[in-house]
Amino acid sequence: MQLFKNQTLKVSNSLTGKKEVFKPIKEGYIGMYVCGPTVYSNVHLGNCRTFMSFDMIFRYFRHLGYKVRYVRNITDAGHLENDADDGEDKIAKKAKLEQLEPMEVVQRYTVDFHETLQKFNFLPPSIEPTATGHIIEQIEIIKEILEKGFAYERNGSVYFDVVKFNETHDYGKLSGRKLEDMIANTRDLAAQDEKRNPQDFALWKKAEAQHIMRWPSPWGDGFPGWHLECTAMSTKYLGENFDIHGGGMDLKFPHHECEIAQAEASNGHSPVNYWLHANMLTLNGKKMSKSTDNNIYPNEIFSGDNNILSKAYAPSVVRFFMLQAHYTSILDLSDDALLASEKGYYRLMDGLKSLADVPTSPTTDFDIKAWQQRCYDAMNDDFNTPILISHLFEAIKHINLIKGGKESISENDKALLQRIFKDFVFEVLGLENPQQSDNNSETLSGVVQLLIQLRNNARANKDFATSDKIRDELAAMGVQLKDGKEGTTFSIN
RNA sequence: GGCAUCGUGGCCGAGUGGCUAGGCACAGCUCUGCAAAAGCUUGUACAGCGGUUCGAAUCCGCUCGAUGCCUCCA
Repeated sequence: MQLFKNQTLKVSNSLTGKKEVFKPIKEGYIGMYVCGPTVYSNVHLGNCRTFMSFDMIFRYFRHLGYKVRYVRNITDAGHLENDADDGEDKIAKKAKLEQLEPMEVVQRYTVDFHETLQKFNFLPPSIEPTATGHIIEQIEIIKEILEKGFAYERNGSVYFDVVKFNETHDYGKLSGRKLEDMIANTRDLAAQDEKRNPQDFALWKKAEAQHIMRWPSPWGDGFPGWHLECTAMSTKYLGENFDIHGGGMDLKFPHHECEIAQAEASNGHSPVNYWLHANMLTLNGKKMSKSTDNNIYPNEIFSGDNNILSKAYAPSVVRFFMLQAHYTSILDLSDDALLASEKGYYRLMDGLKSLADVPTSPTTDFDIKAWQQRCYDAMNDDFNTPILISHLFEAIKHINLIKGGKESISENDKALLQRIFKDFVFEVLGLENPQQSDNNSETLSGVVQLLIQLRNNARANKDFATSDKIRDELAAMGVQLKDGKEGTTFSIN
């Protein structure tokens, strides 16, 4: 099904600052690269929001019938800690701290990353390359940039010459900065550097004797610079020019700006047609960040073991919460917001569940085709999941009216509605049906049905003490009974 | 200091010139043995000031406030 032929999708392109009609380089195919995590600690919730945004985008492209090659890297070589640390990288630093081999650190946190993403029901990317697996490619790119004259070597390190590059190219076009402004506003710390200009960035860094992670190169033993791995891996798997590059807003400058510069300097091509940036998740109004301790880990939310939230929340609830905001907006995490999302999420799931048992009629009081197109329109407008969700709730309302006998739906339309719901709720939004994940659901369901029968018998005999006992004790166990026109149903929270 | 983004009703959060976003909470009603669930109805909004316009939450200017980037971070 090549749905994309009938749908016009618009995306917010950071490169132009505009919402543009999306047109892939090759019809029917999409190449997408997203900057992945640095695996030197557990993945925090802010990271998850970015990857969730692109998981949703990946899912929608697939739903539209595109063949997508989605590349998301693992940064296992570490970036430079900061200038003051003089070349010690994050992975190596953590390794010393914990008395582990660097690759042991990498392994531990890569596993954590995958486990967490699986709980959130993320689809795996098509390729998940590692920085350390692409040292040769990175060295090749450095050679090309040196040949073109946009880099220089100093004492075993290689730096990108931003000023020279800017003479013939536009350094700052993605982030809206001008090199002159950057130079004028540079806080000149200690002018200790080997760099010609403070704006220059490292392509290759010489490894000091104590540095553990090191590779041989034409410039001596060292390790690759901060921005090079993404250029190497995106070029290798998606080509010199590809459709979409995504990442968190905080990577726009300098990381993505430098990627553009590296690609243009080495092969002359602007690497990416559409730059997509997901916005930050904040906690207490501030950006979540590992370095400032203003963060919460996914497992702390799932277990309720934290000082911020009043209770535990399921991964699906957190996913639903995040998708209720647009991916380009800042979203603030709070207990009130999660509680509201949790209720809404169960309302959506309950409504969806009751659709299966709804009675049918010869006619339908609700234009399902028009509603379906409104759902597509929402997604086509820069993946507007909050609007899509509002449409889903509109349909839930109709379902509840049908259930209550106030509206009707035909057999065919019911099947159609079920299919569309399945498409958007499970396939596109990637939500999970809480009932399906329960292994003992059949047994449990039978037991509850039996209790419902006993309660109804008691009610018929006006033995309300017994009926209320059954209802209240079940409620205390998290099983809620709902008396409707068609009999009593239940849901488990 | 520079660049950028944002400020929507009790809370979260869509919406870029005129038409009900949605969820949660609150109130009333219907239903119910009573509740819950569901449905119906209602309310309080667009930070402030000024401008453009027949008309602005939406465009422009200023003020105030918040956030992000400018140094590793999604």
